[in-house]
Amino acid sequence: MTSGEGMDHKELKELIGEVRKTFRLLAGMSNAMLEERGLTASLLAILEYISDNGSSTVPQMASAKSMKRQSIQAIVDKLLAMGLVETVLNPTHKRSMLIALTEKGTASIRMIFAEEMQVLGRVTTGWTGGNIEQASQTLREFRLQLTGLGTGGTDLEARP
Amino acid sequence: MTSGEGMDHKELKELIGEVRKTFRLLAGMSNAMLEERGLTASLLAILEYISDNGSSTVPQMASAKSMKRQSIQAIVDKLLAMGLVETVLNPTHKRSMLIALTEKGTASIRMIFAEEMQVLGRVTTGWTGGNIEQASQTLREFRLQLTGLGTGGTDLEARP
DNA sequence: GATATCTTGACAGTTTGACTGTCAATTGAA
DNA sequence: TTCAATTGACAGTCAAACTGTCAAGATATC
Repeated sequence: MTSGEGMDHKELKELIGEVRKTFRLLAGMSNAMLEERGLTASLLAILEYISDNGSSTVPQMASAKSMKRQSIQAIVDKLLAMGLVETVLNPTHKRSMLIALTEKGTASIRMIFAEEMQVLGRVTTGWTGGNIEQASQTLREFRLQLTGLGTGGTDLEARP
Repeated sequence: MTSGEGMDHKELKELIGEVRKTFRLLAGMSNAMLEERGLTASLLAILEYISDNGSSTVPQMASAKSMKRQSIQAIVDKLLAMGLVETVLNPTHKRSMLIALTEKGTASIRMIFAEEMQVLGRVTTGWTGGNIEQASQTLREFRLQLTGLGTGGTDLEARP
């Protein structure tokens, strides 16, 4: 079936297929790793956001991630219960508390990054060739071409 | 690539980031398109599977997609209710019915593919080339390197 | 051919992670 | 000072996966 497919776009469709497969492979591995630590992709996404961008308010993160603040709030509540983040007084806004990493949270995310490094290390040592930079560049260009033609992704998905 | 010591995994991490972003962009666009037609990613995934592999039983598809047959059954039930698939007598098994595309289902998936083609057409005309094949090859190699180091993805995710 | 062991379909319920909607209390700006 | 917008809190919806269970029907083994 699926006859009448444009021959012109064959390469592009294959690239899309590879992106899909790679994403799922990475997501599967990451989820397996996170599960061992009692974390989920969405929890890590927020930890990572704070780690990268510093303490932030819930509405800030919701906006940055194109998600509803209620959804972020639910994630933050879990992280608070786990002791991975804490609320901090916000100097610029009296009602909207900042969410900050605790020491435990910092340690947690550091361990996860370290384990990722290990896996990447195993890949790079066993991999002789591959134009990694070029592939990144191609994907970046591809995204640029697509942007403006439609809406981007919105939710927190499995995090490779 | 330059193997050896200077190689921290920066390039690789960037590639992973690009894969993530690209996947989400594609997923977002696809979901938006599907929504207009009252479909979802998982419904399309099953339609596409049947389109690619021919009429199949629910347990067959569950096995192929590493999902529980109950989950596939739920999706198939929806597709049946929408008139996009129908049950067909299975010559090789008297109890396990085959799920086949109806004419409406075939038309539906064809329309979706056509629309995808349109988008891809807009991309390819506006794009001066880029090493699409090479990027696909790199991703394929990357997946090959990763395979065996962890578990792959299992579920039906948003379909770009 | 009789029996034992999968399969299959059909229900029922749970979980997760996003969503929408609403409300009162603050807050910051006009 | 008044007022619209923001924030936190709470309640409910929804999609898509999951688990568990059962009986009827098929397959395979003897």
